[in-house]
Amino acid sequence: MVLTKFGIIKQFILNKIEAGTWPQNAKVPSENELAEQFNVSRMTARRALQELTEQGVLVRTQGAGTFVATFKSQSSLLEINNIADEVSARGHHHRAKQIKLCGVTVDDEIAILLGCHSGSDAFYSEILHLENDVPIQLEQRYVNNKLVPTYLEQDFNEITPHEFLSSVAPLTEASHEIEAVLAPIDLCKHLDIEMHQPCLQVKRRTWARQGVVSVAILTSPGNRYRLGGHIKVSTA
Amino acid sequence: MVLTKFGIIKQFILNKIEAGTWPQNAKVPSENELAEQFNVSRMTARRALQELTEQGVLVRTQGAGTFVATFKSQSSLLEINNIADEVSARGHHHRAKQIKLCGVTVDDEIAILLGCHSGSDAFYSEILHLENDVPIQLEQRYVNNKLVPTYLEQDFNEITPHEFLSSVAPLTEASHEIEAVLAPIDLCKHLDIEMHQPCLQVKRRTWARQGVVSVAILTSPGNRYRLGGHIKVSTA
DNA sequence: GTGCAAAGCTTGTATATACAAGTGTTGCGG
DNA sequence: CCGCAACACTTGTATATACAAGCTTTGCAC
Repeated sequence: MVLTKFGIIKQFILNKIEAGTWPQNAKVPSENELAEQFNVSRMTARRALQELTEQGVLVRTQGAGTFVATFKSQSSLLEINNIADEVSARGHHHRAKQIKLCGVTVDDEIAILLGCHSGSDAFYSEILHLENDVPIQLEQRYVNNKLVPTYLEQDFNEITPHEFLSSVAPLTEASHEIEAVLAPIDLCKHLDIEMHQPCLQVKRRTWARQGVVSVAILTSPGNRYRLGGHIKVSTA
Repeated sequence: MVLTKFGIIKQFILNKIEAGTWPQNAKVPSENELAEQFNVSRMTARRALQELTEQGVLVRTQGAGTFVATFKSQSSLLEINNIADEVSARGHHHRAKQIKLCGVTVDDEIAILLGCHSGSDAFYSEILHLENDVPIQLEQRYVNNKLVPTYLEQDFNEITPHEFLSSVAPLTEASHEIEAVLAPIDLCKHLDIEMHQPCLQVKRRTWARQGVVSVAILTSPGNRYRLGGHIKVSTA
């Protein structure tokens, strides 16, 4: 048997979630229902649900049932730069100002990160995040135009790219590179910041199951913004 | 039943590992052996081994057996600042220079991080990491003197604090805070770095099962050192 | 209608069993 | 001694079953 039975059930569930048939918080068939549907024992159906729960895709409650997890619950890591939430958690007001939103031709560096060819097309957005109307982060984002064809139709004054992308394609993976840099000209320009101020620059790539969704370059003045994150290694 | 049977077996195994009875790569009793020893079915013993494997504590190979995992395999995250390995991976030579190793009285900030009272004692080490004899990171570390009483007896020119602490107590959790700062005087002092150079400063807390083990403040010039890490959110 | 108990669903734990598949060892034949 | 087949042992998958524990709905008594 090339594929395991519980693997087939897992894939079935993942497909439903990806396709949007089962949105966030939707109820997933019970162990018994899946068992009957796939003609397997309850323990096998259970295993599929169990493993997806461990992976953060589903949430289970004894007595109530199994549900599609909220994206957030998948990992504390992907919240790291969900600025809107972070600012709100501090009791402050978050606002995003869309500076640019257009198509671009990608250069070598971005092509490698996006997993496409240099010179091919992509979407680009530049958004300034403000906390109580004070700028705290410049977000420069390159987006895969094949996976997210409707990106240019959005208004990122209203919804953050992160929120929008999460709703379009469930992110499955992310990688981060963090550097300390001197305030780049873009950021100095957008708010009077002195040139010799240290900044955190995070390059984040996000994947959906279909491939690289976007590459974001997030730059924050070091003395105003702090990147935190509690990283659990073991859940024992 | 206040404790589950598989939970008891998990704890039994974790205790053996913590106590050092079963070192890295040691063979763990087979499912059948555990089942007999604890008077449970094989499936129950299996579950204990299974969950510890998912948590990265054990490694299993069909046909061969179950073994205590190497610390590294627990998480790609905790490697992030295992500088020695990172430098080696680049094919360069890593060297550590022990600058300080002493007992200290902790101030308010460190007390909170270490989970002890301000004014109580702790151990402190200051180590400069060099790549091909070029300094790349200053490591300032406060260590819980109750959990690691032998810290001051080590020679950190030979073994990194991270390696030593890993061997003493298996780390279970870590949190990181990352800031961009201007090169602090300590770092400027230890090698001729200009004062207005941006640096990455990572504050890392590490836990063992008994509590907070140490707090490390890692400072690296932004243009020389890059903190990378591939963070898997879902393993589907 | 309200309150509450019972029933019925759900997930959680545990067991016994069977066979598949991979590893290591043992021992036999050459 | 070497090569290889057979065997023992290990983990992996799958099933059927039983009962415990928690949530939701139903329905009865008041």
